[in-house]
Amino acid sequence: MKEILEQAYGYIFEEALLLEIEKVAIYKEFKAEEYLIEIGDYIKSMPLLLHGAIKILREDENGDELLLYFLERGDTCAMTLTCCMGKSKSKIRAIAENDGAMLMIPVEKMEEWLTKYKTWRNFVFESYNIRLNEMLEAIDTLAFMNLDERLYKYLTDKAKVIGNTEINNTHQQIAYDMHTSRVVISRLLKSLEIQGKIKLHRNKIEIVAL
Amino acid sequence: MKEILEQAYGYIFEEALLLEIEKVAIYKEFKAEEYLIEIGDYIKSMPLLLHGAIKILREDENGDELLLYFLERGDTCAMTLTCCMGKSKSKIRAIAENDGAMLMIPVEKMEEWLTKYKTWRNFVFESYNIRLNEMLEAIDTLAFMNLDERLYKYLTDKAKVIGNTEINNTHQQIAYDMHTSRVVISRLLKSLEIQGKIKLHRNKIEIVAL
DNA sequence: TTAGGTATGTTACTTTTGTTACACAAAAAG
DNA sequence: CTTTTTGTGTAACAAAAGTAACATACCTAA
Repeated sequence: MKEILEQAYGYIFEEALLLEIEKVAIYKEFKAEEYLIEIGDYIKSMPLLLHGAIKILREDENGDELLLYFLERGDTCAMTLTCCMGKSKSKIRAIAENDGAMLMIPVEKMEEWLTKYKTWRNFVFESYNIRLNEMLEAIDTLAFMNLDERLYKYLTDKAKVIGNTEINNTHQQIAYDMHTSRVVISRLLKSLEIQGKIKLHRNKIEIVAL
Repeated sequence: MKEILEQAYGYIFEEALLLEIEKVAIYKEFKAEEYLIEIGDYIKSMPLLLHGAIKILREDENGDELLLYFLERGDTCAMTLTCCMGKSKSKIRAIAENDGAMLMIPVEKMEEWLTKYKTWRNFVFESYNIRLNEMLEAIDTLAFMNLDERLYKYLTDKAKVIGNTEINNTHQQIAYDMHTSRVVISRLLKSLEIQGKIKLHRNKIEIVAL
């Protein structure tokens, strides 16, 4: 664990903090598709992502979903920060995009380190900033882009996160993430294929040029 | 100034912190419609809103606007926090919704107080939380609601913020805030009037029941 | 009082997105 | 090797939102 921690966070945290993390953190592995946080959960520990990717979803009263953004190595979830500090329930759902691992930090430590370590404080604020910017990007996408553009962005973003230009998804799964219907996604994917931007296969979409 | 500060923030900050704020803060009044922050601005001080309301807007590359949320008394702008800490440019525009006043805190103090005062730390995190939740709400609105519902929400939100069920706005101004066209807004307003939810006048919209 | 600017109302039409229904092909299960 | 399930393609239609054009009403300033 020491090595992985060093590898993912060594360049941001000072030695003393790394040692403390090592002492109290719980190492947790997860599998693709695993539900990590459900809406309404109380969160008692804060995750530091070591490897793998996690997708963060929002849901409305009718159970309709919308993908907000992805978390990657070195990320933590600002919603978790929010919930830890404010002791409120999670307003989002987190699902593993692929296999991965993370460290769980108890809430008390999180608060304690804020005064004790400048690098931790910076990390926490930096995380908030990144998350706010991701949210702004999500808003831009919704407000200013058409569905076909949003779809292409979805595909390329996903390709970046999983590090592969081949995306193993059904049209239905994409429709859920984007909060639209399967027919619409099929239609737009077909038109992207005609434009030469992607190639369609069963259960697989290939991005021609990233 | 001491009284206004006491009135707006007395119940959250401890005495010592209030004294420090009083010492370093610059009192600034603003008029309705005044541009307080422009996209691309570097922000060197953090505002604490005393009274009045401020609207926060997002803009895309084409200059199209979208209202994100309103700030009220006791609020601060998380974007400012982001920019102060990260020393990056503002990604949003802030315009005074009506006359008001705020205190400007130098960035250095903001950081210093984080370790010194627990109430300040709580306030800063609480601000982040509120802002993240406002952003989530904005996303919900965009993703899950139709334009007519969004419009009605816009009107009622605005009425709450300005504390008046009469909204002095042209259809064109609303169209800018909601990133759509004047014709569409006129159409939907007319249908809200027929439903008996609002009454239309020149330069003024009256909300029948809040 | 009139001319010009501004705000609103309305029609007709287009584009985008959502919905229903069904055909067909690939994969999985028996 | 059949049957069933799952994933994709497509047509036809409906609803929502965007656009262009113009009429009319109100307000203000000459």
